[in-house]
Amino acid sequence: MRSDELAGAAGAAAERPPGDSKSERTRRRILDAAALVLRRKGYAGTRLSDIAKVAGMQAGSLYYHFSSREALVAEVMGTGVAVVQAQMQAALAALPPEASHRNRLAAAIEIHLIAVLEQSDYASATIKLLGQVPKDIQKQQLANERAYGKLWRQLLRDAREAGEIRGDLNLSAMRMMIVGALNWAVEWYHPEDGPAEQIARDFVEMVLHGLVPRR
Amino acid sequence: MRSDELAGAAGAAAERPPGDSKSERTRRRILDAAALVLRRKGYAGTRLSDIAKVAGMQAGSLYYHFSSREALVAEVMGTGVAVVQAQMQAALAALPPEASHRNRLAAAIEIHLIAVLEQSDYASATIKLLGQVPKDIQKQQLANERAYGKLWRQLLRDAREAGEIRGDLNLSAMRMMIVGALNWAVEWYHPEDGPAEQIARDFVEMVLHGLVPRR
DNA sequence: GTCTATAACCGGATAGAC
DNA sequence: GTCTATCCGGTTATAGAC
Repeated sequence: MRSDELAGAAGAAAERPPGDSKSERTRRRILDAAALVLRRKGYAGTRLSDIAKVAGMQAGSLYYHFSSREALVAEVMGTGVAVVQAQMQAALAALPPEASHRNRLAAAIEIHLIAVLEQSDYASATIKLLGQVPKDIQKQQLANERAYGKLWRQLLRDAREAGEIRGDLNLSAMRMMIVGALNWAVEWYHPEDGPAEQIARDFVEMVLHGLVPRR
Repeated sequence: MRSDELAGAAGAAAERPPGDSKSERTRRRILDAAALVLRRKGYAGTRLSDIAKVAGMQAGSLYYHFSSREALVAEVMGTGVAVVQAQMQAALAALPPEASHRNRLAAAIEIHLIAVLEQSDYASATIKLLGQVPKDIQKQQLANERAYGKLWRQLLRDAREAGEIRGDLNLSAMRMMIVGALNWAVEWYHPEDGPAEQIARDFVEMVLHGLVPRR
Protein backbone atom coordinates (compact mmCIF):
# COMPACT_ATOMS: atom_id res chain seq x y z
CA MET A 1 0.00 0.00 0.00
CA ARG A 2 0.97 3.59 -0.50
CA SER A 3 3.66 2.68 -2.96
CA ASP A 4 1.97 4.04 -6.03
CA GLU A 5 3.97 7.21 -6.29
CA LEU A 6 6.27 7.91 -9.18
CA ALA A 7 9.79 8.49 -8.08
CA GLY A 8 12.31 10.26 -10.18
CA ALA A 9 10.41 13.45 -10.81
CA ALA A 10 12.99 15.73 -9.21
CA GLY A 11 15.60 16.09 -6.53
CA ALA A 12 17.87 13.30 -5.39
CA ALA A 13 15.77 10.77 -7.22
CA ALA A 14 16.41 12.25 -10.60
CA GLU A 15 19.53 10.56 -11.92
CA ARG A 16 18.19 7.05 -12.31
CA PRO A 17 17.15 5.76 -15.69
CA PRO A 18 13.44 5.13 -15.93
CA GLY A 19 14.02 1.38 -16.51
CA ASP A 20 12.23 -1.37 -14.71
CA SER A 21 14.84 -4.10 -14.34
CA LYS A 22 14.69 -6.47 -11.43
CA SER A 23 17.35 -4.49 -9.64
CA GLU A 24 15.37 -1.35 -10.27
CA ARG A 25 12.27 -2.84 -8.77
CA THR A 26 14.12 -4.11 -5.72
CA ARG A 27 15.54 -0.70 -5.22
CA ARG A 28 12.04 0.75 -5.24
CA ARG A 29 10.89 -1.90 -2.80
CA ILE A 30 13.61 -0.81 -0.43
CA LEU A 31 12.71 2.84 -0.80
CA ASP A 32 9.04 2.07 -0.16
CA ALA A 33 9.98 0.11 2.94
CA ALA A 34 12.23 2.89 4.14
CA ALA A 35 9.52 5.52 3.67
CA LEU A 36 7.05 3.39 5.61
CA VAL A 37 9.36 2.72 8.53
CA LEU A 38 10.81 6.22 8.68
CA ARG A 39 7.37 7.75 8.73
CA ARG A 40 6.41 5.61 11.70
CA LYS A 41 9.60 5.55 13.72
CA GLY A 42 11.49 8.67 12.73
CA TYR A 43 15.16 8.95 11.97
CA ALA A 44 16.53 7.92 15.32
CA GLY A 45 14.15 5.03 15.74
CA THR A 46 14.73 3.45 12.36
CA ARG A 47 17.27 0.62 12.03
CA LEU A 48 18.48 -0.62 8.68
CA SER A 49 17.38 -4.04 9.87
CA ASP A 50 13.79 -2.73 10.22
CA ILE A 51 13.81 -1.52 6.66
CA ALA A 52 15.36 -4.73 5.43
CA LYS A 53 12.75 -6.81 7.18
CA VAL A 54 9.89 -4.92 5.55
CA ALA A 55 11.63 -5.17 2.20
CA GLY A 56 12.11 -8.90 2.73
CA MET A 57 15.88 -9.12 2.86
CA GLN A 58 18.87 -8.96 5.16
CA ALA A 59 20.31 -5.68 6.35
CA GLY A 60 23.65 -6.22 4.66
CA SER A 61 21.98 -6.65 1.31
CA LEU A 62 20.80 -3.07 1.30
CA TYR A 63 24.32 -1.99 0.57
CA TYR A 64 24.18 -3.48 -2.86
CA HIS A 65 21.59 -0.83 -3.72
CA PHE A 66 22.57 2.11 -1.51
CA SER A 67 25.94 3.32 -0.42
CA SER A 68 24.88 4.26 3.11
CA ARG A 69 22.00 4.78 5.44
CA GLU A 70 22.19 8.50 4.84
CA ALA A 71 22.01 8.08 1.10
CA LEU A 72 18.89 5.97 1.45
CA VAL A 73 17.22 8.49 3.74
CA ALA A 74 18.17 11.38 1.50
CA GLU A 75 16.61 9.68 -1.47
CA VAL A 76 13.38 9.04 0.40
CA MET A 77 13.20 12.72 1.23
CA GLY A 78 14.00 13.83 -2.28
CA THR A 79 11.20 11.64 -3.53
CA GLY A 80 8.86 13.02 -0.90
CA VAL A 81 8.95 16.59 -2.17
CA ALA A 82 8.97 15.44 -5.77
CA VAL A 83 5.77 13.47 -5.27
CA VAL A 84 3.84 16.29 -3.65
CA GLN A 85 5.09 18.84 -6.11
CA ALA A 86 4.14 16.68 -9.07
CA GLN A 87 0.66 16.05 -7.72
CA MET A 88 0.16 19.69 -6.97
CA GLN A 89 1.20 20.78 -10.44
CA ALA A 90 -1.02 18.18 -12.03
CA ALA A 91 -4.00 19.16 -9.90
CA LEU A 92 -3.57 22.85 -10.61
CA ALA A 93 -3.20 22.20 -14.31
CA ALA A 94 -6.41 20.16 -14.24
CA LEU A 95 -8.47 23.03 -12.84
CA PRO A 96 -10.64 24.83 -15.37
CA PRO A 97 -8.84 27.91 -16.66
CA GLU A 98 -11.52 30.16 -15.22
CA ALA A 99 -10.93 28.89 -11.67
CA SER A 100 -10.39 31.75 -9.25
CA HIS A 101 -7.12 32.21 -7.41
CA ARG A 102 -8.93 31.36 -4.23
CA ASN A 103 -10.04 28.11 -5.77
CA ARG A 104 -6.51 27.34 -6.76
CA LEU A 105 -5.33 28.06 -3.25
CA ALA A 106 -8.02 25.82 -1.81
CA ALA A 107 -6.99 23.04 -4.17
CA ALA A 108 -3.36 23.39 -3.11
CA ILE A 109 -4.28 23.06 0.55
CA GLU A 110 -6.33 19.99 -0.17
CA ILE A 111 -3.67 18.29 -2.28
CA HIS A 112 -0.91 18.90 0.19
CA LEU A 113 -2.91 17.63 3.13
CA ILE A 114 -4.20 14.54 1.41
CA ALA A 115 -0.79 13.66 0.01
CA VAL A 116 0.76 14.00 3.41
CA LEU A 117 -1.92 12.25 5.43
CA GLU A 118 -3.18 9.50 3.22
CA GLN A 119 -1.40 9.14 0.00
CA SER A 120 2.31 9.04 0.36
CA ASP A 121 4.60 7.63 2.99
CA TYR A 122 7.37 9.47 1.20
CA ALA A 123 5.65 12.78 1.80
CA SER A 124 4.84 12.19 5.46
CA ALA A 125 8.24 10.69 6.21
CA THR A 126 9.91 13.67 4.58
CA ILE A 127 8.04 16.16 6.71
CA LYS A 128 8.69 14.27 9.88
CA LEU A 129 12.36 13.82 9.11
CA LEU A 130 13.07 17.44 8.24
CA GLY A 131 13.98 18.41 11.78
CA GLN A 132 15.72 15.15 12.59
CA VAL A 133 18.32 14.45 9.95
CA PRO A 134 21.98 15.49 10.01
CA LYS A 135 23.00 18.83 8.56
CA ASP A 136 24.21 17.54 5.19
CA ILE A 137 20.92 15.85 4.36
CA GLN A 138 18.99 18.80 5.69
CA LYS A 139 20.82 21.23 3.48
CA GLN A 140 20.31 19.10 0.43
CA GLN A 141 16.65 18.80 1.31
CA LEU A 142 16.15 22.52 1.66
CA ALA A 143 17.49 22.85 -1.89
CA ASN A 144 15.06 20.17 -3.05
CA GLU A 145 12.19 22.10 -1.54
CA ARG A 146 12.97 25.43 -3.07
CA ALA A 147 10.94 24.80 -6.20
CA TYR A 148 7.99 23.64 -4.16
CA GLY A 149 8.13 26.73 -2.00
CA LYS A 150 8.22 28.82 -5.13
CA LEU A 151 4.97 27.24 -6.25
CA TRP A 152 3.25 28.35 -3.07
CA ARG A 153 4.69 31.83 -3.21
CA GLN A 154 3.44 32.17 -6.76
CA LEU A 155 -0.03 31.02 -5.79
CA LEU A 156 -0.27 33.59 -3.02
CA ARG A 157 1.27 36.42 -4.97
CA ASP A 158 -1.09 35.90 -7.90
CA ALA A 159 -4.07 35.81 -5.58
CA ARG A 160 -3.00 39.00 -3.92
CA GLU A 161 -2.34 40.81 -7.19
CA ALA A 162 -5.80 39.83 -8.37
CA GLY A 163 -7.20 41.32 -5.17
CA GLU A 164 -8.62 38.00 -4.06
CA ILE A 165 -6.75 37.97 -0.77
CA ARG A 166 -5.82 40.72 1.63
CA GLY A 167 -2.90 42.96 0.91
CA ASP A 168 -2.05 43.88 4.50
CA LEU A 169 -0.47 40.61 5.59
CA ASN A 170 3.03 39.36 5.09
CA LEU A 171 3.04 36.86 2.24
CA SER A 172 5.66 34.67 3.77
CA ALA A 173 3.88 34.63 7.11
CA MET A 174 0.77 33.46 5.25
CA ARG A 175 2.68 30.72 3.53
CA MET A 176 4.43 29.56 6.68
CA MET A 177 1.20 29.52 8.62
CA ILE A 178 -0.70 27.55 6.00
CA VAL A 179 1.98 25.01 5.18
CA GLY A 180 2.91 24.75 8.84
CA ALA A 181 -0.59 23.85 9.90
CA LEU A 182 -0.75 21.27 7.12
CA ASN A 183 2.62 19.76 7.95
CA TRP A 184 1.92 19.56 11.63
CA ALA A 185 -1.05 17.35 10.86
CA VAL A 186 1.32 14.42 10.40
CA GLU A 187 2.04 14.69 14.11
CA TRP A 188 -1.52 14.25 15.28
CA TYR A 189 -3.61 12.75 12.51
CA HIS A 190 -5.07 9.28 12.89
CA PRO A 191 -7.47 7.76 10.37
CA GLU A 192 -10.13 7.73 13.10
CA ASP A 193 -10.14 11.52 12.92
CA GLY A 194 -12.04 11.13 9.68
CA PRO A 195 -11.01 11.41 6.05
CA ALA A 196 -8.34 13.94 5.20
CA GLU A 197 -10.79 15.56 2.78
CA GLN A 198 -12.99 16.65 5.66
CA ILE A 199 -10.09 18.12 7.57
CA ALA A 200 -8.94 19.84 4.41
CA ARG A 201 -12.36 21.45 4.01
CA ASP A 202 -12.26 22.86 7.52
CA PHE A 203 -8.74 24.11 7.02
CA VAL A 204 -9.62 25.84 3.76
CA GLU A 205 -12.59 27.46 5.43
CA MET A 206 -10.47 28.75 8.27
CA VAL A 207 -7.63 29.92 6.06
CA LEU A 208 -9.91 31.85 3.76
CA HIS A 209 -12.49 33.24 6.16
CA GLY A 210 -11.09 32.93 9.68
CA LEU A 211 -12.86 32.15 12.91
CA VAL A 212 -14.84 35.35 13.26
CA PRO A 213 -18.38 35.06 11.89
CA ARG A 214 -19.18 37.22 8.89
CA ARG A 215 -21.96 39.57 9.76
CA MET B 1 20.54 32.79 28.31
CA ARG B 2 17.02 31.48 28.09
CA SER B 3 17.27 29.80 31.46
CA ASP B 4 14.87 32.06 33.28
CA GLU B 5 11.97 29.67 33.30
CA LEU B 6 10.53 28.27 36.47
CA ALA B 7 10.62 24.54 36.53
CA GLY B 8 8.48 22.50 38.82
CA ALA B 9 5.11 23.84 37.82
CA ALA B 10 3.72 20.52 36.64
CA GLY B 11 4.49 17.22 34.97
CA ALA B 12 7.73 15.33 35.39
CA ALA B 13 9.37 18.31 37.00
CA ALA B 14 7.00 18.43 39.92
CA GLU B 15 8.50 16.21 42.61
CA ARG B 16 11.59 18.23 43.39
CA PRO B 17 11.74 20.40 46.46
CA PRO B 18 12.07 24.07 45.64
CA GLY B 19 15.49 24.24 47.30
CA ASP B 20 18.51 25.88 45.80
CA SER B 21 21.41 23.76 47.01
CA LYS B 22 24.53 23.48 44.91
CA SER B 23 23.39 20.12 43.68
CA GLU B 24 20.05 21.61 42.80
CA ARG B 25 21.65 24.35 40.80
CA THR B 26 23.91 21.95 38.95
CA ARG B 27 20.93 19.86 38.09
CA ARG B 28 19.27 22.89 36.59
CA ARG B 29 22.42 23.76 34.68
CA ILE B 30 22.32 20.31 33.12
CA LEU B 31 18.65 20.64 32.24
CA ASP B 32 19.26 24.02 30.67
CA ALA B 33 22.14 22.60 28.65
CA ALA B 34 20.04 19.65 27.57
CA ALA B 35 17.17 21.88 26.45
CA LEU B 36 19.56 24.03 24.44
CA VAL B 37 21.27 21.13 22.70
CA LEU B 38 18.11 19.11 22.13
CA ARG B 39 16.39 22.08 20.58
CA ARG B 40 19.22 22.50 18.13
CA LYS B 41 20.15 18.92 17.33
CA GLY B 42 17.04 16.89 18.04
CA TYR B 43 16.88 13.59 19.85
CA ALA B 44 18.99 11.53 17.49
CA GLY B 45 21.65 14.16 17.09
CA THR B 46 22.18 14.86 20.78
CA ARG B 47 25.01 13.05 22.62
CA LEU B 48 25.28 13.06 26.36
CA SER B 49 28.78 14.37 25.81
CA ASP B 50 27.35 17.41 23.99
CA ILE B 51 25.13 18.19 26.91
CA ALA B 52 27.94 17.64 29.37
CA LYS B 53 30.22 19.97 27.46
CA VAL B 54 27.70 22.79 27.53
CA ALA B 55 27.09 22.17 31.20
CA GLY B 56 30.84 22.23 31.82
CA MET B 57 31.39 18.68 32.98
CA GLN B 58 32.19 15.15 31.84
CA ALA B 59 29.56 12.87 30.39
CA GLY B 60 29.82 10.30 33.16
CA SER B 61 29.10 12.94 35.77
CA LEU B 62 25.59 13.44 34.48
CA TYR B 63 24.64 10.13 36.03
CA TYR B 64 25.01 11.53 39.48
CA HIS B 65 22.02 13.76 38.73
CA PHE B 66 19.98 11.69 36.29
CA SER B 67 19.44 7.98 36.07
CA SER B 68 19.51 7.81 32.28
CA ARG B 69 19.48 9.76 29.09
CA GLU B 70 15.77 9.10 28.76
CA ALA B 71 15.03 10.43 32.21
CA LEU B 72 16.88 13.62 31.39
CA VAL B 73 15.03 14.11 28.14
CA ALA B 74 11.69 13.34 29.74
CA GLU B 75 12.27 15.96 32.39
CA VAL B 76 13.16 18.57 29.79
CA MET B 77 9.91 17.85 28.02
CA GLY B 78 7.86 17.90 31.19
CA THR B 79 9.31 21.29 32.00
CA GLY B 80 8.58 22.49 28.47
CA VAL B 81 4.83 22.13 28.74
CA ALA B 82 4.81 23.33 32.31
CA VAL B 83 6.54 26.55 31.34
CA VAL B 84 4.20 27.40 28.50
CA GLN B 85 1.14 26.44 30.46
CA ALA B 86 2.17 28.56 33.43
CA GLN B 87 2.87 31.58 31.26
CA MET B 88 -0.39 31.18 29.44
CA GLN B 89 -2.40 30.97 32.62
CA ALA B 90 -0.64 33.98 34.07
CA ALA B 91 -1.18 36.01 30.90
CA LEU B 92 -4.86 35.13 30.71
CA ALA B 93 -5.35 35.94 34.37
CA ALA B 94 -3.70 39.30 33.83
CA LEU B 95 -6.15 40.35 31.12
CA PRO B 96 -8.85 42.77 32.24
CA PRO B 97 -12.01 40.87 33.16
CA GLU B 98 -13.92 42.60 30.41
CA ALA B 99 -11.57 41.29 27.70
CA SER B 100 -13.47 39.57 24.92
CA HIS B 101 -13.06 35.91 24.16
CA ARG B 102 -11.40 36.87 20.93
CA ASN B 103 -8.91 38.94 22.85
CA ARG B 104 -8.18 36.03 25.08
CA LEU B 105 -7.66 33.81 22.08
CA ALA B 106 -5.33 36.35 20.51
CA ALA B 107 -3.34 36.52 23.73
CA ALA B 108 -3.02 32.75 23.83
CA ILE B 109 -1.65 32.65 20.30
CA GLU B 110 0.85 35.34 21.12
CA ILE B 111 2.04 33.73 24.34
CA HIS B 112 2.47 30.32 22.82
CA LEU B 113 4.41 31.62 19.85
CA ILE B 114 6.69 33.87 21.83
CA ALA B 115 7.40 31.19 24.41
CA VAL B 116 8.26 28.73 21.72
CA LEU B 117 10.31 31.01 19.49
CA GLU B 118 12.12 33.31 21.83
CA GLN B 119 11.65 32.58 25.43
CA SER B 120 12.18 28.98 26.28
CA ASP B 121 14.52 26.35 24.96
CA TYR B 122 12.48 23.91 27.00
CA ALA B 123 9.36 24.78 25.06
CA SER B 124 10.96 24.61 21.63
CA ALA B 125 12.89 21.46 22.42
CA THR B 126 9.72 19.82 23.67
CA ILE B 127 7.83 20.54 20.48
CA LYS B 128 10.64 19.38 18.30
CA LEU B 129 11.15 16.19 20.28
CA LEU B 130 7.51 15.13 20.38
CA GLY B 131 7.74 13.09 17.21
CA GLN B 132 11.24 11.81 17.86
CA VAL B 133 11.34 10.24 21.30
CA PRO B 134 10.70 6.59 22.16
CA LYS B 135 7.18 5.45 22.93
CA ASP B 136 7.48 5.49 26.73
CA ILE B 137 8.55 9.12 26.87
CA GLN B 138 5.99 10.04 24.25
CA LYS B 139 3.17 8.51 26.23
CA GLN B 140 4.22 10.24 29.40
CA GLN B 141 4.47 13.49 27.49
CA LEU B 142 0.98 13.20 26.04
CA ALA B 143 -0.29 12.89 29.59
CA ASN B 144 1.68 15.98 30.57
CA GLU B 145 0.07 17.90 27.76
CA ARG B 146 -3.48 16.98 28.50
CA ALA B 147 -4.05 19.90 30.84
CA TYR B 148 -2.58 22.32 28.34
CA GLY B 149 -4.83 21.00 25.60
CA LYS B 150 -7.77 21.44 27.89
CA LEU B 151 -6.91 25.07 28.29
CA TRP B 152 -7.11 25.63 24.54
CA ARG B 153 -10.33 23.67 24.19
CA GLN B 154 -11.86 25.77 26.92
CA LEU B 155 -10.78 28.98 25.24
CA LEU B 156 -12.37 27.98 21.95
CA ARG B 157 -15.53 26.57 23.46
CA ASP B 158 -16.15 29.70 25.51
CA ALA B 159 -15.61 31.88 22.48
CA ARG B 160 -18.02 29.83 20.45
CA GLU B 161 -20.68 29.78 23.14
CA ALA B 162 -20.45 33.54 23.36
CA GLY B 163 -20.97 33.72 19.62
CA GLU B 164 -17.61 35.35 19.05
CA ILE B 165 -16.38 32.69 16.66
CA ARG B 166 -18.16 30.65 14.03
CA GLY B 167 -20.24 27.67 15.01
CA ASP B 168 -19.92 25.73 11.77
CA LEU B 169 -16.34 24.53 12.15
CA ASN B 170 -15.01 21.58 14.06
CA LEU B 171 -13.53 22.81 17.33
CA SER B 172 -10.78 20.31 17.37
CA ALA B 173 -9.83 21.08 13.77
CA MET B 174 -9.57 24.72 14.81
CA ARG B 175 -7.35 23.89 17.72
CA MET B 176 -5.12 21.57 15.72
CA MET B 177 -4.76 24.09 12.96
CA ILE B 178 -3.87 26.96 15.26
CA VAL B 179 -1.50 25.12 17.54
CA GLY B 180 -0.03 23.27 14.59
CA ALA B 181 0.84 26.45 12.75
CA LEU B 182 2.41 27.81 15.93
CA ASN B 183 4.39 24.67 16.66
CA TRP B 184 5.67 24.35 13.13
CA ALA B 185 7.25 27.77 13.50
CA VAL B 186 10.08 26.18 15.47
CA GLU B 187 11.06 24.42 12.25
CA TRP B 188 11.53 27.54 10.17
CA TYR B 189 11.89 30.55 12.43
CA HIS B 190 15.17 32.44 12.55
CA PRO B 191 15.61 35.67 14.49
CA GLU B 192 16.27 37.43 11.17
CA ASP B 193 12.61 36.83 10.32
CA GLY B 194 11.81 39.58 12.75
CA PRO B 195 10.49 39.58 16.30
CA ALA B 196 8.06 36.84 17.24
CA GLU B 197 5.57 39.53 18.22
CA GLN B 198 5.24 40.61 14.62
CA ILE B 199 4.70 37.09 13.40
CA ALA B 200 2.19 36.56 16.17
CA ARG B 201 0.25 39.63 15.03
CA ASP B 202 0.00 38.32 11.48
CA PHE B 203 -1.02 34.89 12.71
CA VAL B 204 -3.75 36.31 14.93
CA GLU B 205 -5.04 38.38 12.05
CA MET B 206 -5.18 35.34 9.78
CA VAL B 207 -6.73 33.07 12.35
CA LEU B 208 -9.47 35.52 13.21
CA HIS B 209 -10.26 37.04 9.84
CA GLY B 210 -8.74 34.81 7.17
CA LEU B 211 -7.13 35.74 3.89
CA VAL B 212 -10.24 36.95 2.07
CA PRO B 213 -10.68 40.72 2.28
CA ARG B 214 -13.74 41.92 4.17
CA ARG B 215 -15.94 43.88 1.89
C1' DG C 1 21.96 -10.03 -5.96
C1' DT C 2 21.53 -11.88 -1.63
C1' DC C 3 23.31 -14.37 2.20
C1' DT C 4 26.23 -15.07 6.58
C1' DA C 5 29.69 -13.56 9.38
C1' DT C 6 32.33 -10.25 11.35
C1' DA C 7 34.89 -6.07 11.60
C1' DA C 8 34.84 -1.35 13.25
C1' DC C 9 32.79 1.99 15.70
C1' DC C 10 30.17 4.57 18.54
C1' DG C 11 27.59 6.03 22.66
C1' DG C 12 25.21 4.96 26.93
C1' DA C 13 26.12 3.31 31.26
C1' DT C 14 28.98 1.73 35.42
C1' DA C 15 33.00 1.45 38.85
C1' DG C 16 36.13 3.22 41.66
C1' DA C 17 39.63 6.86 42.61
C1' DC C 18 39.89 11.38 44.25
C1' DG D 1 30.15 15.56 43.15
C1' DT D 2 33.14 15.01 39.52
C1' DC D 3 36.77 12.65 37.16
C1' DT D 4 38.98 8.80 34.42
C1' DA D 5 38.74 4.43 32.65
C1' DT D 6 36.26 0.82 30.92
C1' DC D 7 32.56 -2.31 29.83
C1' DC D 8 28.91 -3.50 27.09
C1' DG D 9 25.35 -3.69 23.61
C1' DG D 10 23.80 -2.38 19.46
C1' DT D 11 24.31 -0.69 14.53
C1' DT D 12 26.48 0.55 10.43
C1' DA D 13 29.25 -1.14 7.12
C1' DT D 14 32.39 -4.61 4.75
C1' DA D 15 34.14 -9.29 3.03
C1' DG D 16 33.63 -13.29 0.91
C1' DA D 17 30.72 -17.50 -0.01
C1' DC D 18 27.00 -18.93 -2.80
